[in-house]
Amino acid sequence: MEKEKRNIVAFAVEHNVIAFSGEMQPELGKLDSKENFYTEIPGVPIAKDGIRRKPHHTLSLCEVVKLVEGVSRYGIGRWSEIKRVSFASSPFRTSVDLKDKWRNLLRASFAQGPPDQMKNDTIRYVNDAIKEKTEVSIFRKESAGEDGKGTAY
DNA sequence: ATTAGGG
DNA sequence: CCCTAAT
Repeated sequence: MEKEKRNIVAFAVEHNVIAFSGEMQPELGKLDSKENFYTEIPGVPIAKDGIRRKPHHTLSLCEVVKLVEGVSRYGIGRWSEIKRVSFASSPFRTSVDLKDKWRNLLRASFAQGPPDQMKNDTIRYVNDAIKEKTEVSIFRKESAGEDGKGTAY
């Protein structure tokens, strides 16, 4: 499949670029030598090689829902597919972002302690989704047993 | 080109 | 988020 570009939807003015992600606010920034979009917002970390990192954007509950539903339909690990069908209009959300988010959701669901409300809602939603779908398609693609159910997460 | 997992 | 070994 074609490699994902984080700045596909962008409008360049001189050296400045306004990037649109579809579901997020437009961002003003520039492109580095590799044409990677970056902002100049103070506080945004800069990697060792001097290249700024993509600005962090927490997934909205709405996006988390899409992710969970995507996983329940295509299975864990099928991030490229989930990105293509559920995040087609979100240039900044890469398949790797989805993979990382899923990992964080799992960690959060296993963690204890009283997180903030937003976090609780997300965790609850994910746990319910997993509990509801785990018998059907939440399993590792490689570890599927003869029963076809595989190892549930 | 993708995925999985550590950084 | 990034980096990258292994597919």
